[in-house]
Amino acid sequence: MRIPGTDSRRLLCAVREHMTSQDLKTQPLRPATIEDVAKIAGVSIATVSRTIRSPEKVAESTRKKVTAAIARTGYTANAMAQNLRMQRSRMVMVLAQSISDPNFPGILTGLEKVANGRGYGVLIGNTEGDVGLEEKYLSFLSTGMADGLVLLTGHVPVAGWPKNPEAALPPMVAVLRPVSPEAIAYVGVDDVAAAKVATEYLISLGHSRIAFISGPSGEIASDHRYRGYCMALSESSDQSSFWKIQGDGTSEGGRSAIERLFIRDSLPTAFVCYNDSTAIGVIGSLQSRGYDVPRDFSVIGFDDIPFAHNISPSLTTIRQPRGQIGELAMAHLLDYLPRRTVPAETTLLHGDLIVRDSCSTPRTG
Amino acid sequence: MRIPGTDSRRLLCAVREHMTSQDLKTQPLRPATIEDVAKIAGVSIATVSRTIRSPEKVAESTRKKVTAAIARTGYTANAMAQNLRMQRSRMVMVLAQSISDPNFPGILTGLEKVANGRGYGVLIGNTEGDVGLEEKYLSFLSTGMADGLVLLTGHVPVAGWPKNPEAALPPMVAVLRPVSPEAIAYVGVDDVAAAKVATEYLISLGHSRIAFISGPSGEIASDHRYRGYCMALSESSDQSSFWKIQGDGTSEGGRSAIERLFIRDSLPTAFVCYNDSTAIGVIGSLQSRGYDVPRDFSVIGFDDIPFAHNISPSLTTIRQPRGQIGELAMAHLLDYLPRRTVPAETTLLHGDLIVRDSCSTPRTG
DNA sequence: GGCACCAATGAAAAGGTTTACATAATTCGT
DNA sequence: ACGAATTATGTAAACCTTTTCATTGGTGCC
Repeated sequence: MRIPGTDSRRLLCAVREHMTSQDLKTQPLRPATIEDVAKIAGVSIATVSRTIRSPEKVAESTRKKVTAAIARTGYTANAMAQNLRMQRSRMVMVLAQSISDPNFPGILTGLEKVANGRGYGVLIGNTEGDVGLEEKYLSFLSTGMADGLVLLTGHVPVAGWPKNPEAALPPMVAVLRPVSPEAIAYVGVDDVAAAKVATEYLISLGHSRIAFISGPSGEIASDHRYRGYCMALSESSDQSSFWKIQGDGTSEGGRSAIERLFIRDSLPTAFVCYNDSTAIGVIGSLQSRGYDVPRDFSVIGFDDIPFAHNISPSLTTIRQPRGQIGELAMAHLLDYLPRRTVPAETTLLHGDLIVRDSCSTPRTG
Repeated sequence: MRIPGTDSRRLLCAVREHMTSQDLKTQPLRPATIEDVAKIAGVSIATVSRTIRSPEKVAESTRKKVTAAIARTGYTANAMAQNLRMQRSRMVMVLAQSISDPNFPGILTGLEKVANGRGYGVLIGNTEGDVGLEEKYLSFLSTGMADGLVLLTGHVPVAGWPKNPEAALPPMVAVLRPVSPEAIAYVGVDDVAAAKVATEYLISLGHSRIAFISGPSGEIASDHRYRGYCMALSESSDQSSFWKIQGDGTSEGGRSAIERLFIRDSLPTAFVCYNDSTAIGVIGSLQSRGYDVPRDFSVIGFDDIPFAHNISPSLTTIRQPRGQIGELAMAHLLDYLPRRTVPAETTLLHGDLIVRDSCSTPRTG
């Protein structure tokens, strides 16, 4: 096939430079460059670039020639070259403590959705709490492979922060777990208010001896939820006292919390759990001791993880609007990315109480 | 601070070109380039590059000067420039049908682990079955933003394939769901053998009327598991017939499969389910009909998702070695990435039978 | 002492874009 | 019909590396 008015290169959906029969086999067809397009369209590479990025600046006639040439070569701009030139990567790094966290998929879906909608890619980094890994992932930022950072780790991974001037921080937003110094943006559920609602629900059912089973110590979200629990209790007419049992955020932690509890003689009638995993462990432990939930004990969780409605009894819990959290966080980050710094706004979302079957009036109510 | 023997720039952890007091505030400190390092070390940029990439080629004395300069500037090579020059991105795209698939975190962890170990990043793409999104994500490949592809979608996302010459395919490997034409590499569990083991286990407990609840039609893994089920049944002495009930891979699908089944008069005594989610739905439905699992019916799942041991009865199932699958797949892909094409090997891993509490001898055994 | 060789370094090209600036061509007003 | 203003296009620099090739200076050998 000879194309009049151009050199005699053969074009399929990519361009081969020197057409020997050997090349046909070995050369893995070099992708077309802007120069190939320009040559075929009979214009300069600047015009090709303009045709793509600001078509209004190029004459109708040339525009047609160029688009035709692009179609024929199957040209797609080399992202590396673009990124180098434009000093950005259109890529956001998500640093997660654990990919297996049941909250993760929902959040990621939200993050991804808006990132993708704005032409950004999402790079994930699973740290498992390993600081070395964290630093490794951060190199994606310092090398320019990523423009911004979404933190699901609950702490700022920059060594030596907050000693250093905050100007050195990359654009980032925290999600799911609040970060201790509130100097960086955060999007999450209103833990205090939601835990309060959960506890009030138990009170409204007639419970007065309500225990809180915490998450791992140091987990800020756990403290917030405990605070909500305390507030609800304080505001109730019954003069009931706070009752905090240490858990660790896993179902095992919930189990062992119950084991330890049953050494004592006085028992609560209801449990507010730091999260659903804990609640599931609590329920399992109670059941294996021969108790019925919710007849003997009421249990309420937090998160509404996908399996909360699959256990029996199905779990009453607080729903985290995971998708929305992810979307808002990414939107916030992306909005401010061009400015290279994002304002430290805290956005708290409402967590709905999802009533299922794990709570009822207390037995000896 | 004045540094003798160099120009009088001030260096913190990045370099500022023109030091006016205004710049100090507005300029967001441009990261140091190789040129900055070279100037300070008093060598050419080539030498700096060599010091980093092939230290043995540069003299001890200069090496020390350069490393000192690097330390002082906090220089990190710009990944974009490197990638442009070296024609690769050190980035792998993972195309998933659904991030919320309970198998996803485990696989991703495996993928990530070896990718990260080899200096690669993992870019995730959540398609939700949307072909438009798929194509969008594929642009990461065609623009050179990613070097390779991991498919969790069960089909090749290249439009028009397999009509086109396979040379046009990017380097990729399928995982979790096999891809129909076996022309691309696949790493996964041996569905047939594992389902056979599961079924044989039920047979060994004394069951003879065993039903298979399938996944969505078209799901190759479901067909494979059904085949394993058939094989076990055929080989058993009892002349029992195959019994396939359509599910869709979700717990809802499992539920509705049971609903439909109970219209009939003859019932199986055990169920082999396409996956754990289905099994959980099946168990839930049986329980809400007042039956006891495993006393009245035995149910066996497939996958061993994290919650399989949290439901009651805890689920007997086949474990997918998710981490290992991810690791092997990524290793295979990365091994062949330089060659720009990966051999279409199929690697099948053994799936262990995890015996828990959802199966027992049949009631009227 | 001259020659070949080797080690260490530098100069410059290449990788593929975007875009400021310069230039050429067109239109318009007078 | 001529300069000004406008529009369309091209030239070349810049983005930051890596790497080939050439150059330099030094060493060992005859």
